[in-house]
Amino acid sequence: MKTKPQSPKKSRNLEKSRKEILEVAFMEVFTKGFQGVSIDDIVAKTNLTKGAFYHQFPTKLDMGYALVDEVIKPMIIERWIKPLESYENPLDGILAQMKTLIGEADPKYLKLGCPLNNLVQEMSPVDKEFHIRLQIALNLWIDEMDLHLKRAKKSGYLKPDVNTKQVAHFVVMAHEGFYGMLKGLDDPKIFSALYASLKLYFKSISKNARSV
Amino acid sequence: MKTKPQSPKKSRNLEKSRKEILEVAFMEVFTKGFQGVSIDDIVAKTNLTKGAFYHQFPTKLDMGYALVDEVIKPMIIERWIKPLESYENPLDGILAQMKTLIGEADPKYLKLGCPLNNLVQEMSPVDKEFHIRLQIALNLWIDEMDLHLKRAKKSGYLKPDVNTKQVAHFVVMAHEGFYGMLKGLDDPKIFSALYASLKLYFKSISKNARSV
DNA sequence: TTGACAACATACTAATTAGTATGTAATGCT
DNA sequence: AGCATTACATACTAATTAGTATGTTGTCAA
Repeated sequence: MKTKPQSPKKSRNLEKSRKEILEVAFMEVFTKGFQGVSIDDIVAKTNLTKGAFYHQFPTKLDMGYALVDEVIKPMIIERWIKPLESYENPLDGILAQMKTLIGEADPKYLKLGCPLNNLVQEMSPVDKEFHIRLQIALNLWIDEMDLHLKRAKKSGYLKPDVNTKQVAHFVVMAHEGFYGMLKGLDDPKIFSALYASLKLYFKSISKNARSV
Repeated sequence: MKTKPQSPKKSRNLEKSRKEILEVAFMEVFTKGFQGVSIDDIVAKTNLTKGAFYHQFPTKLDMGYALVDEVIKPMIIERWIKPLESYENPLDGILAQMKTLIGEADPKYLKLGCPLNNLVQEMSPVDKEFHIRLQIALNLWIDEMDLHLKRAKKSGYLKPDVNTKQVAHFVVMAHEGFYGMLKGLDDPKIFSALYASLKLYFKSISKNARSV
C-alpha cells in the first residue's frame, strides 16, 4: 500500500480551520444576527484563536461574505433545489420540500428563521458588498427554481401562458415569507394555513386540477 | 378668548421629547438595525442629550419596545388597515394599498424593507420581550385583516368556503415577503411580478372572476 | 414668590469590540 | 536534515458602547 495522497493527521489545516470557523460562525450569526455576534464569541466556541480567525479573514465583514458564498449558497442548492430533481412534477416537489424542511422542522430552529433571509433583512442596507453577495444568492435560488418551473411547463403541468420567472419570484418570496411569519408568530399551526394558501395558488396556475 | 389648555411654548416637554427621540430612533433602527444603532447615534441626531434619553427609557431595549408599541403598531393600522375601509371589496383595497405603498414607494425607502419585519427578523430570537411585542403587532395586523376579509365574504366577494383567517395569514405573509424580496433584489420590476401572482391567488378565492 | 420636583444636561466608567503586533511551532520542499 | 514559510497563538490597543452619577434649570402648585 502506498502512502495516502493527503496526510491523514496534521495539527494545522487551513481548509479545515476555515470550515470550523465558518460552521461556528454560521450558528452564532443564525441565532444572534451578524451585528450581534463578536469575533471573540466565535473563536471561543472553536478550538482555534483570534490569530487563526484573522489569518483566514481580513475583517469581520469578509467572514460574513464567506458565510454567504461558502455556507449559505450551497445550502440553498442542497436543501431547496437538488431535491426537486426527483419529482416528475416540480410543483409537488416544492410543496413537499416546504412541508419537510419548514412544516416538520424543529421549532427550536424555526424560531431562528432562514439564514439567508435573516442576513438579507439585517445586512442589505448596512453594507453594499453584503447586499451584492446576498442578491447573487437570491437570484441563484430564483433562477434554479425557474429552470424547474420551465420543466414543469414543458411536461404540461403548468398552464401554457404561465410566466415561470414570475412564479419563481413568488415561490422564493413565499419561502422567505413563511420563515418570517413562523419566526414572528409562535403557533406551528400557521404553517398549515400558509401551505394551504400556496397550494391554492399552485392549483390556479396548474393545467390539470388532478395533480398538486 | 380663554387661555389655551396646553401651554404653547415650554422648553421642557416630556411627551414631545419622547416623540422626538422615538422618531429619530425609528429612522436609525430602520436603516442600521436595532443592534447596529447606538444611543449616542440617536441622541446626536436629536436636540436632546443622553440624560433625556435615559429619563424616558430605562434601557436601550425598553426604547425598542416603545418603538414597536408607540410607532410601528399605529403605523400598521394607519397604512395597511384604515385605508381598506373605503373599499367596497377589501381585496381591491389590499391590492391597491400594496401598489401605492410598495409598488410606488421611493426605492430609497424600499431598500430599507419593512420596519416591523426588520425587527421581527433581527430581534425575535435575541430578546424574548421583543418577541412578545412583535408577535402582538403581527397578530393585530392579521386580526384586523381578517375582519376585512370576513366583510368581503359577507358581501359575497369571497367563495363561501374560504377560511378568512387563513387568507389573512397569507396576505400578511405576502406583505412581509414582498418587502423582503424587494430589499434583497434591486429590480423594481419585481414588484409587478409578485403583485401579478398575488392577484392570481386572490382570483382563485374570489366568487366572481369579474372583480379583482 | 417660592420651594420642590420633574426634565433634562454633563461627565464619567467599566465592559466589550474589531483589529494589530508579535511570537512560535508545525509543515513541506529541497 | 535544514530552512523558509505557513498556520496559527498570545498579548495588546484604541475606539465604541450601554449605562450611571451628579449637577442644573425650567415648571407649576400652593
